[in-house]
Amino acid sequence: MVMEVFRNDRMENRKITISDIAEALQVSKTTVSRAISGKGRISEETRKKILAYIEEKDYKPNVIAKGLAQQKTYNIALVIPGDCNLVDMPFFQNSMQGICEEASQHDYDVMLVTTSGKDYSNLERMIFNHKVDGVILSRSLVKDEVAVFLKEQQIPFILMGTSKDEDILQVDNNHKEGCCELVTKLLARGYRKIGLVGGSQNFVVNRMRFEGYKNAFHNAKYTMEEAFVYSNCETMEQTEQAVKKLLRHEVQCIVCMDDMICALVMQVLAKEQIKVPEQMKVASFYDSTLLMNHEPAITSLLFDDKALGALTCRILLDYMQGEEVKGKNLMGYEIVLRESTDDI
Amino acid sequence: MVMEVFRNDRMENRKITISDIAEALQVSKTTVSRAISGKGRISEETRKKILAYIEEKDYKPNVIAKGLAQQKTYNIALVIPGDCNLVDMPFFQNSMQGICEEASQHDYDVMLVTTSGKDYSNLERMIFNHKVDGVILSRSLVKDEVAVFLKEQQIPFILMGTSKDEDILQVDNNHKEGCCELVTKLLARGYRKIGLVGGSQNFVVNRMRFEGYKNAFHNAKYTMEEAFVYSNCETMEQTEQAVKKLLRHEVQCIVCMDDMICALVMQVLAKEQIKVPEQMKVASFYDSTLLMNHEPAITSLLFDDKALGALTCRILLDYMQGEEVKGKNLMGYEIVLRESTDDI
DNA sequence: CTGAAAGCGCTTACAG
DNA sequence: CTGAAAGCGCTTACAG
Repeated sequence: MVMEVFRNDRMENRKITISDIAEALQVSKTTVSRAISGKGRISEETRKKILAYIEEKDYKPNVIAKGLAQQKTYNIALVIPGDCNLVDMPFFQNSMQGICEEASQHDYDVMLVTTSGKDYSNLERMIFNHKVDGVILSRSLVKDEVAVFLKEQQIPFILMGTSKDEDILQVDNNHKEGCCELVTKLLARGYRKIGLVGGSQNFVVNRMRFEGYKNAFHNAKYTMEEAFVYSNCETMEQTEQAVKKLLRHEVQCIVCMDDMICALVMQVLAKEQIKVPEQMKVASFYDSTLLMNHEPAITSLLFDDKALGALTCRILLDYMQGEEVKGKNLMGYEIVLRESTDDI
Repeated sequence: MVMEVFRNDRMENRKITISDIAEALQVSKTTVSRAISGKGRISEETRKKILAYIEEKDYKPNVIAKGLAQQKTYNIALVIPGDCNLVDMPFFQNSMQGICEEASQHDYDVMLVTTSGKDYSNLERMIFNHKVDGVILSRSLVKDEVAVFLKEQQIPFILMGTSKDEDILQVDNNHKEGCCELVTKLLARGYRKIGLVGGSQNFVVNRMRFEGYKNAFHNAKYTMEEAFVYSNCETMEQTEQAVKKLLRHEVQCIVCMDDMICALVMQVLAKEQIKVPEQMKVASFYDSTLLMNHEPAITSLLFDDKALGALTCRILLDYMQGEEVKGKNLMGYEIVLRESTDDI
């Protein structure tokens, strides 16, 4: 048996350059450059001639060289935590696409950086190597150290998420308001005993969600029952405990901070033989593919993560250009009522 | 209320260059360059002097400029389908990390490209713009068009996945063998009626898994029952139909092609009041976080996706250097027996 | 409106 | 062992 082996014999597929064009057309490189960039005076005639030639030869400028001359890289870094969990993944996937597409449209490219734990050495390397003009930090990466480092380096950066640090440019889904409105709707339906099951308050996003929950009660002038709130459910056991306690409290509805938790809650309810929505209403604060095929369908909040990514990218780019941008930006949401909260 | 506004006043935080070093040390740029790269003759003394100065001033070479001079970019592209589904996400996340870390170690960086559907224009742009030296295609992106394009462009690329095209450099988890071994183990326990529930055969990875299943029967000299194989389950309904039919056939065990499907299968079984493992054994061909918290724990195949990413990256890099590399590379796996296949 | 020249920050024959 | 010079592919004052 022959072992198939590959070797790369790079046959100098030489690319055409600005000099080639200049020579072919008997003009200077300067002129060619001007025709391409549109900057500086140039006669309509020569401009057309050059552009036509470029079109014909399918010439593409070398962005790297352009960048070097302009002291830019036309790259931004996207920092993603290597240790994020499953719930976050649809979020990352969708926002990533938004970021890439937006960047592309502005002739920028996205460099991927993963961090592991507190170690952001790969980001350091990338910045020290002068490979990016700006950085997008993604949520749950609100570790101050990275932000501090970035400030020190004086490199423009933005957080796709929420931070208390007002110095940090940020854009996020409006979790607080969304959660508030969802709970308000549930209260309006007459449910007063609404349990909340969520993950660690160490994540800013969870804190926002909790705030929304609280505000709903506050706005409606109902008192929120502390005993109905469980915000440390990461494992199956913890969730099971929380749900059982809520059942003892005879809550009418359980609101889950995200889809992962919601899936766990649904498992517990199934085990306990509690029917949704007949005996218990359930809603989630985040709508992802995770619950897509669930039966019954789950009422939840829908965010447009792709648009979030695109906006984040655009704001960073604007900022890098020296434009004025708002420090704190929030994106809308949609409340999707489904079977799990139906009145029977 | 004041609207917080940001503006980027880039205060020329000028970086130190090779010329600065040369001037400070009264040597030529050439010499500095040699001290850094280690190429070319240079006296131990001057080398040390330069390196010490570099250390002291914390100088980092501009990789972009270096690349321009060497006709390289020190970047590789990672192509990720914008429309991949949930099952694939742990895979992407983990392999991404492996790729980034490996690249980093070789002073390369990873540019992120998303495709949407058949549209790979962002990849085109990146390549035309001369921004990468090589490309990693990720599985489910086996669309021939992209590979054809890449071949045309004569740019080195590798597929993290499996393709029938023998011209394509590829590395993948050994799904076929893993699945075969898992099923063989089940057969050895005496289960003869083993159902298979899986996704579309349009995905190469699913085809590999099916092959493994077939081989297990073949090796054991049992005949495989066509009626026990359902390979078009994407939705809840399809899965439900498949499971019900398998129940009618009185299979003893259900093997699922991936975790998403397995989760659906478990839901159906729960609904039908079938207890696992008492009344039915269940196993999955892919072990991801999706099933992490499931009760009972599910027997499955464990792959090291991070290592897969790292290997893929390394092979591509080797290939780009002109080294000989194997055309087809397979990674090992581990079979994790859990409660869901326990004998009672 | 156009071009020669210097420059971005590095590398690399070539000569000494 | 070391350096002057040309070059990577572009941009951009400056001069005309």
